[in-house]
Amino acid sequence: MGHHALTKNQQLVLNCLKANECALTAYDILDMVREGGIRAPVQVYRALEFLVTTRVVHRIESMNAYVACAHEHGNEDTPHNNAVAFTICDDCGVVSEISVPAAERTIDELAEKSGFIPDRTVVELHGHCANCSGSMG
Amino acid sequence: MGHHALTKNQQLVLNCLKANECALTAYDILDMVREGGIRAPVQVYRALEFLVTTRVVHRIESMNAYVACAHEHGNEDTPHNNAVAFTICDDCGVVSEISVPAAERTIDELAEKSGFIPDRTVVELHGHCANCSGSMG
DNA sequence: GATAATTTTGTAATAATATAACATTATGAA
DNA sequence: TTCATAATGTTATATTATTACAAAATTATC
Repeated sequence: MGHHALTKNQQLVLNCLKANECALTAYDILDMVREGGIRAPVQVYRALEFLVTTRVVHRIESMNAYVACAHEHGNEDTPHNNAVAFTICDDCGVVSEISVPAAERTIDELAEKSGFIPDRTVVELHGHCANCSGSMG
Repeated sequence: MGHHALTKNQQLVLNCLKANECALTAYDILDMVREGGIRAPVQVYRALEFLVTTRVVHRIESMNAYVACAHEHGNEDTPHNNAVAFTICDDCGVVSEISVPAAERTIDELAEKSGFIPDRTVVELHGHCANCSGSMG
């Protein structure tokens, strides 16, 4: 195969995240994958490190937690570009990925004016989702 | 006085942060304020909670650490508005505050299109500062 | 294919970050 | 003063993350 398939542990962790709309902490995940054979935190953290590096999973910095990437990552890896933000509902916990390329470029350019070279940009919005705020029907 | 002055512990923690360009963790701070009489983590966390709530200090979510606000907070509290981003040099650790109101408004508006009501927006850029990247003289 | 070298996975322990529960002291109200 | 409230201090513990090393699997070399 062209690139590496996921190991059993990586697949277990990824499946667990895919099954949830909320961000899960490493220990949340651990609880859910014990029956799959994972026994220790470090096994979860190792899987997460790989999945985050390959952009199949995102870390939510403001929660110390993780979500599966909303994009398709089939046999061929097509990692989306960097300009991603997250909305986090502080009522129900649902995390959604939104794409904000223009705004992120604006921010990066502003930082670059002072000579800063951005590498990784974290954008996370806490608030209330449509369901919880009642702004829907 | 018009509003509350800081307590001794709050002042100790704030002074400690003001003396540093880098973000400090609660335990970094604890080490530095022991001689001032603070003995336990919870005392630092309580001071930080107050200082963050009153916007005199910012929490850097991607570092689990804290920096003093770059703006003046004299006798009269003049908390700046929300649209703040941070550049974080992963080489030297220096954290700088930059103002990105337009971009943040753009992001918030994009989120609002899906019915999300933003409350608090985290924007943190990791990378290399002018000094460390050699982009200065 | 056997064997050594390398990498991956597992186990145990512990470090780093954060909060809970409750005792004590200080402050303000009656 | 006396009681009520709030702030501070102490101890213990919960939560998040990593280190160190052992065992097993994989790969390279002979």
